[in-house]
Amino acid sequence: MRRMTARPGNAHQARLLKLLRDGGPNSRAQLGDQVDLSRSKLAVEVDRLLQTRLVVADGLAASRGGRRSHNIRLNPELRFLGVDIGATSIDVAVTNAELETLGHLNQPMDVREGPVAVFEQVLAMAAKLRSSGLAEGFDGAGIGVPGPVRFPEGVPVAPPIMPGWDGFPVREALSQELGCPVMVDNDVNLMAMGEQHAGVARTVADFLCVKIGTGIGCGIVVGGEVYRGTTGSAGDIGHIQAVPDGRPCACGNRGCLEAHFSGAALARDAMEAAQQGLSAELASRLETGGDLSAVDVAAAAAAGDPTALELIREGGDRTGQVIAGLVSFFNPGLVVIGGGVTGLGHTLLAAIRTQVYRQSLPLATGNLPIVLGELGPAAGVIGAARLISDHLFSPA
Amino acid sequence: MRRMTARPGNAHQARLLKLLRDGGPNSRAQLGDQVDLSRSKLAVEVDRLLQTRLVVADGLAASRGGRRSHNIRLNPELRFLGVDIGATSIDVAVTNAELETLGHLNQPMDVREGPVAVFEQVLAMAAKLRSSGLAEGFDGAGIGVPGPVRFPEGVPVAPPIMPGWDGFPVREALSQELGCPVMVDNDVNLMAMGEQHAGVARTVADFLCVKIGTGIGCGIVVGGEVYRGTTGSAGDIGHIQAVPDGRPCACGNRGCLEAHFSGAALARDAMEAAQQGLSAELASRLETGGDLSAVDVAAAAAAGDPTALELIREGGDRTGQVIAGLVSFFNPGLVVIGGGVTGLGHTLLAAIRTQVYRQSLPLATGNLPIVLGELGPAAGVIGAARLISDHLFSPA
DNA sequence: CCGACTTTCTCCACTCAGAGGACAAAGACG
DNA sequence: CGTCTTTGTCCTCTGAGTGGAGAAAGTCGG
Repeated sequence: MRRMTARPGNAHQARLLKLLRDGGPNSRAQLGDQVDLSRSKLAVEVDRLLQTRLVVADGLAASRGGRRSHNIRLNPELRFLGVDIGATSIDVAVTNAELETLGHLNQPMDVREGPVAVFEQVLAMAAKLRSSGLAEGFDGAGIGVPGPVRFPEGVPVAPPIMPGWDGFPVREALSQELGCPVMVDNDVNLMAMGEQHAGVARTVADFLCVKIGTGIGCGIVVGGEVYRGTTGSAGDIGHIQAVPDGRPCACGNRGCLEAHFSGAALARDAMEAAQQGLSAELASRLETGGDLSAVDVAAAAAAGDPTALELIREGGDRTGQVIAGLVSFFNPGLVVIGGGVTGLGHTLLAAIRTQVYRQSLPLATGNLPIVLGELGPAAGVIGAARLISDHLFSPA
Repeated sequence: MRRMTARPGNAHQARLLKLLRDGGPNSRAQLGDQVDLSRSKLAVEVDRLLQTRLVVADGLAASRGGRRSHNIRLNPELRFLGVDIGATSIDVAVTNAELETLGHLNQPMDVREGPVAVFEQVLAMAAKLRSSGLAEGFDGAGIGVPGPVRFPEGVPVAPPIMPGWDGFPVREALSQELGCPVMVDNDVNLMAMGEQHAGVARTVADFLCVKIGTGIGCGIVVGGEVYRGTTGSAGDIGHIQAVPDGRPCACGNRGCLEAHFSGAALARDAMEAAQQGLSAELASRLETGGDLSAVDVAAAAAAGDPTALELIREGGDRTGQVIAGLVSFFNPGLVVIGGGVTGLGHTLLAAIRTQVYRQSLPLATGNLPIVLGELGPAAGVIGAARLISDHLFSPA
């Protein structure tokens, strides 16, 4: 089902749409206070927006001592689809035009099964959300994939952990299937956009968003805009050398950060520790579950297991050293830590903070918050919705 | 002597000024081809510019088969002053409005003597250039200093190698003395702007410019604009840890890149080698000169001295490792190596390239040139002139 | 219930940026 | 010398945007 959604005709309209998205319903007068246009010009642009499907006027607001104002708001029937494809699971959410999550599904899925299988799954999840009455159709969709993307075309390029996806026309294919505009980006960039839109980074122009999951990546925001680099691989910090002559990494080098600390590395280290009898706690979990994951390490740490705590602390140290270098280089106003491994919580954060504050210069760290993401697994899908909404709310 | 120079009245005029600066004299028709304005509108804006001192029309160009065109050009009498204050020397140059260098002076000076002594020197050098007939007065000046700068105010903040400068109102003081607008920036950023304007980075939007001199810094250009970070310390890579538990650094940590490779570190290592009798070449230079500097190492290396070559190679390895991390993170389209140490030439470059191409992922390095700067010591002063010209050629 | 005051929104006249076409100026060329 | 080409100027028209007058719709005190 294709829905024809208009795009704003000029920069003023785009500005107004974004104000309505981020600030909710507004009167014409309130909008006028924010856009520095005369009331007459504003009225013209609002009227044009009302003629599209994008914006509606419904009802009157309570009086504030004078004539009651009309409520101008984004069409409450608009629906965006946010999709976050991780290495081991898929998140799909439906939002309204104000990017409020109306429904959210999560299913395990190995991204290595390839784009066809994955998108079958994604479409099934989208259909489920739709049939539960949350949406009749979608006006746009944002997709995050765990690897570099040639952004203008929406095509993954040379993704290390999802080889079958190289060159697959994600944007085009999904646009066909869903019958709506689609934008594709790296999952880490979407997490950054999510935290920027609705999380801890709302007021910061330049920040880093480090996502530690199966792999490690970093979203870079410069002047409020995601920076993607020359070939779309900016933020790919998992293969920065953290330990000289360290562990061998899948990329062929030794000592990569990702080889020493990530969901996969942590599970491996925990297995080793359990098998060597270093931790009764981990060993017992190994018996019950058959396999250990980062979640088991988190649980063991929460139970006070010293081996698990040491694993986390060491990983945090490595990560912190790398981040310290990035902080010196980039001088961000905020560092956000997110991804699956955030379950490790304060132990991890403390280790990272210690390294950064110790190694980077005072001018760069003096006023630098290092915090966990606020949105957890929702950051990706909110970021995805934000991506497509930014696109649709820009002049055609 | 104060000269009143007008600023462009709108974005069109600013655009035209920059076209004339970067492209030289042009006819109205040629300008029209580049700015996507109607010829009538263009004529209006050009006329307004002609009414200011900024632009003049002189003479007619040769015919190209029809009516001869008027030459529109920036006023050839405009003069900018470019000042590059290094740790151990000062460069001052005069340029015309097209940023062509008309005269260039260099004098040794220790920046630690403080702002008053340094600016006395700078003003003397400027006066010398002026009295040699190159300029009657200056329409603007750009100043580079070897440390972080609070850019909007033009004030150094917490500069490690020039403690006496903290908070000194460079912009205001020099603006008073010179009687013209002044902009201040980090010397590394100016080098990047110089190479962008007239050097190897002319066509690249996102690149890094690593300057290895007394210290080490890195200019970051994002989308054609210098990125300065939240507190103005972006690019301060000298204190990224290059060697775990390595040499102690002035900053209090150990193993900083700058402690292992920089003009100062190289001189120190060469002294040690000479005193330990590891290199006859270096020892003989020690006798003649009394003290060794990076220049001696470069000369010894050129003469084939294995110890000197090894010092350079090792330093290049360290630097290359750090740059490899930055390349993974930032995914630039170009890396420029500059600064005093570039005298070490191909040995250094080869070591850096080896490390970067080996350690960073193919997607980031596949099409990544790593080259020496093209402008040498002129990069800083050209960048400084570019800085002030960008400022003056923007709408007031 | 009425008049004074507020706030919101609409309408209208005026200004100015900018486009586009006609045309004048000035040269090349056969 | 007439025709063609290129450059530059002039004039008219459109549409964006401003600012002010005033209508619409409310609150509040007497």
